[in-house]
Amino acid sequence: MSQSTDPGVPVEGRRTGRPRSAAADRAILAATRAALVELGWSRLTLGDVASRAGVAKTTLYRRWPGKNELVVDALAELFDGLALPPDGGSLEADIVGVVLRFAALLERPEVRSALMALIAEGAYDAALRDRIRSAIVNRQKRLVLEGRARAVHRREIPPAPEPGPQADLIFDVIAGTVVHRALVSAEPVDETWASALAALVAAGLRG
Amino acid sequence: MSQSTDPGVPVEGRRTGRPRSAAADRAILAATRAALVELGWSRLTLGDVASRAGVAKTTLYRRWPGKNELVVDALAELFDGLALPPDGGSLEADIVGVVLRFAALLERPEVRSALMALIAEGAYDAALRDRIRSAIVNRQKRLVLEGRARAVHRREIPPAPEPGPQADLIFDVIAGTVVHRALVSAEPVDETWASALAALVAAGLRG
Amino acid sequence: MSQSTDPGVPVEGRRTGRPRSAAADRAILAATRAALVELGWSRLTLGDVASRAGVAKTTLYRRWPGKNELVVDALAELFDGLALPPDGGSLEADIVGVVLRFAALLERPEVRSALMALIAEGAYDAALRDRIRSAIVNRQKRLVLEGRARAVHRREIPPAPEPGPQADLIFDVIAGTVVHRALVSAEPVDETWASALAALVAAGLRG
Amino acid sequence: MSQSTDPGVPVEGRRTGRPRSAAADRAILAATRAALVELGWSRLTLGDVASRAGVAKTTLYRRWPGKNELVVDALAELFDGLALPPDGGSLEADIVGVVLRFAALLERPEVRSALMALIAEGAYDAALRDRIRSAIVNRQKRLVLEGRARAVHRREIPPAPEPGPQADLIFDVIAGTVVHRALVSAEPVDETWASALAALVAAGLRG
DNA sequence: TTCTAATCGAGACGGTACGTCACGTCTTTGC
DNA sequence: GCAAAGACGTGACGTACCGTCTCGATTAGAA
Repeated sequence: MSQSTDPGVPVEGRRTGRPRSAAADRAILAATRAALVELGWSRLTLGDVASRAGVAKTTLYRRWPGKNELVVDALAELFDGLALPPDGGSLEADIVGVVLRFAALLERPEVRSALMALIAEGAYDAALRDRIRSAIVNRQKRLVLEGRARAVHRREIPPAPEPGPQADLIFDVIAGTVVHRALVSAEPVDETWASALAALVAAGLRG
Repeated sequence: MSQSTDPGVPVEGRRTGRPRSAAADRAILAATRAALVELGWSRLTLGDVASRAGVAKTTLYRRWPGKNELVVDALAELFDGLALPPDGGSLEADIVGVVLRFAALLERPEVRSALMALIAEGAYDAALRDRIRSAIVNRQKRLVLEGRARAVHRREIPPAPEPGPQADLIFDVIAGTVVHRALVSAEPVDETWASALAALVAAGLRG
Repeated sequence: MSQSTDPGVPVEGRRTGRPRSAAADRAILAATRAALVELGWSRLTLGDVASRAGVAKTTLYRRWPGKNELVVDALAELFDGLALPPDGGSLEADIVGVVLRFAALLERPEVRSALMALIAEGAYDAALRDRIRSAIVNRQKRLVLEGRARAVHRREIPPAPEPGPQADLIFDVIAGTVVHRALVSAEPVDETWASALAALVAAGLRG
Repeated sequence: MSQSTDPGVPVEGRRTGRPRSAAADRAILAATRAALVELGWSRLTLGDVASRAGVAKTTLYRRWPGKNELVVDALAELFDGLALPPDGGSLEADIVGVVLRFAALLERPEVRSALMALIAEGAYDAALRDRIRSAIVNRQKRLVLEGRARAVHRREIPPAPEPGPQADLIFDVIAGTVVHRALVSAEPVDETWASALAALVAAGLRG
């Protein structure tokens, strides 16, 4: 699980006094996701999250520095569940599997509304960018790398030094294209479309 | 042309009364971009934009319903400047040209900070999504179609019914991948990377 | 009738050009009273008055310097109608008559809400105070003086130099008491109450 | 005691949380009076009061619903200081004493500018009228009743059932007349004028 | 009759204050 | 020392009116 307590507060040195409630953490992150679903990123407020979680605002600020970091952790719990689909038997089938899994996550309303907002905030906040990368993005990239390894093992494509620039390109192609389809073009990512994309990517990898 | 007056107010039928100042429009959009560069999306306030533009806040709200729509129009003026590069002699060269031009736009600080935020807002606001599509996105789609037509004319790829699903896919791939590289992965879009992407796309189109 | 065009604009020297519409004056003052009835002083806006009168805001400002002066003139038209009641045959009866007439005016909603507001504004605006005095207050004072003259003529009270301090006192007593009853105590000014007040004032005048 | 916290918020039942600052109450009411003196009623703004008091606008709105109620409480603190003068030895002398004390209050600039405005607002707001009555007006009524009791004790006037309609009338006469003299006629309330009023009222009470 | 100049409606304009909201901090009482 | 509660200073929000201005279109009297 991604660390849900703010790493800025050292666990060391706090020995006496009432310990922090672990239940509060779970309640806060769940309340954050619920509020995202109902309100979307820009209407979400920390006061609202606190009262949904049955927690005082102070408790919330004691654990996270702000809205950005809280939402990163709330989404990270969802991405923790990402796993590579079972081997589809071919490069194309594996790509289709990854694309559909990624799209399913992207189409959850809490993710739709929050993920791009976090990346936007990251444009002016390097620490946030790192937090996003380690908690969310890299978890997806792993799928791409693993799928590629399967294809090499099946001898569909030649082996390549990893992690190398080509793996990054493939990741940008798949993730970027799905995001663009789902959030900008706002059209469904179904099996037909995923197959077309997989064909294009596989051709590129082979050719 | 970017739609800088709020389309909700029909231009037809308003004959009397003091006309809106065209200079104010220009000043407001320029001030918006300047504020984006300095402050980024989340710290940008409409009051600040108004005072930068030497304009009253009410003037601003008379023309745009809010921050989202204002920033769409401010960015749209930048995208209006996009043009297809001269014929590069091959499909790959043309793709590289488009990608580099597009990336140059995406790396301007006002775009970096605002574009993802707009897409995030669009997740819960269909009207905004349409506005983004018509003012910004579709302007680039034209480039893809034209580049494809050149390739067909050069007999590099077979002709296809247009605009069809494949053109849309190519567009999502190129635009999405470049945006993801520039704004999510936050790594440079240089000629090497652009060539790799072009190779992948061209192979997909041919294969 | 109280002058309804702003005296600050000299009538001299304006010979050519389109003359001001007299109908507009009437419509504006009537609209002002109607708005006062509906909204009361503090919610009355000049823009609303203008649109009720079917007139542009400019027309309104061309004739009155502001809300205060406009309302003075609007109320003045009501006070123009004030007349002494027929001779009641005794000092008490005449006082009762004046009190009831004054109270009837004070209880009109447009007057209730606006008269005290104007006096409050007058506390910091000497020109307004004069305008109120000449257009409204003096019209009431005349009734008191005339009633007193009748009583002297009937030999109910001794003659006195006029206008003298006693007349002013009587005026303040009657007007002030009625206003206090109607607007502060917010209780009805009926014939019973008026008779009690008249008895007190008459006793004071005689003794 | 003037009710300086909004009575709509019950003091009962609030045990936890940071308590409201009592110093803020005092600072706000003092700042309100200072702003009234400088600016008068109509130019007084709550933002200005807040910054004079060194307090946030929200603190002000947390305690009072608006300008009207705030000013009532600010004036009420002044009227709290009213006390019956020492026994003057006669009904007339006592009336003169009360009238002069009351007039001295009315001639303070903060009261001059605000009291009539409040009464005007009260014309369309029954709750405000009640607040004015209980916080300001009734405090003076006490003086009238007490002065009357003294006169009865001195056997100057016959005893009467109290509080009865006559006491209310006397109160309306004295308070209304002094207010009208001071704020509408805008002429001084000096000993001469007060004596004349006292004579009239005393004659009315005796006759 | 034509000219001319002030009027008219409409509505945009730069301002100012409004009353509300969310922020992130603080100060209480109670565990 | 943590927790809930809620007041606090701050600053932006979006709205409402203010009083002024710029339009094109009348409208009467003067030339």
